[in-house]
Amino acid sequence: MSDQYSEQAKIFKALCDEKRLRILELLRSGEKCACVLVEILGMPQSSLAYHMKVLCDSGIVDCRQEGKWTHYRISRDGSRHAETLLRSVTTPVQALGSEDTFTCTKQC
Amino acid sequence: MSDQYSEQAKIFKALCDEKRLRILELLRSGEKCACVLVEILGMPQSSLAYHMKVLCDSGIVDCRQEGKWTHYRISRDGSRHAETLLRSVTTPVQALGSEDTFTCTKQC
DNA sequence: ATAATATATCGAAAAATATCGATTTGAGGG
DNA sequence: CCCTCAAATCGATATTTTTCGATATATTAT
Repeated sequence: MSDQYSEQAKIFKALCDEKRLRILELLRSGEKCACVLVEILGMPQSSLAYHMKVLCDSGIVDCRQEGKWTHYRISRDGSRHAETLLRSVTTPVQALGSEDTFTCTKQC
Repeated sequence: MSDQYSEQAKIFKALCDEKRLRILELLRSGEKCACVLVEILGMPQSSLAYHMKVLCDSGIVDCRQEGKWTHYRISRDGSRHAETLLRSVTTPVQALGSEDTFTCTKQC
């Protein structure tokens, strides 16, 4: 029940940090290796790893292991899922649940 | 420059909290008064006010004053803007900036 | 004016996230 | 097997966000 919301929140949390938005911008031009991201962003390796974990856990970014290197790229499916989710949480519905017929004790 | 990211982050931050996702779900069925939301959610008035401020500041929710009551509803424009933003931050581009031709000192 | 009511704001404390050096893990190379 | 290097994880700390009672503001009714 409330797990539904935390699952949804996880996806948007991935997008709500400035550093991660910067990382996504870099990934828009194509797959990047962690070491490249660290150099471009001038960020400690452990900090980058933290943000990449958040992005990957959300499904928006995919990672690919190649020997000792890890390559990251934007996931088409994950992005589409996020977009669909955003639309669904902001799209009006006609259907009425019990809460929609809720009558306030005040006059509003 | 980095203000661009914080502006974008603000919009996604509005969506990354479970309580706010619940509030949005309630607003999907139509405009609601603050007092109704407080009653349905069983949340202290000041807590609701905080979340409504975050939602309104992001542009995703609009508020309408009517006497002593405040009515909230999902903003069509704000939602569309958020959706467009999400798509833009996750859509690949061909164009190359200087960072895209970055050559790593390693062999990756 | 005074009182009552709805909501916004304040402020302090709690909870969640982010930061980053140190350590561990895991994949080659010699 | 040992060494090196890339990346993940740990752990302690810093920062940000959330919570919520108390107070302020604003509107309406008496």
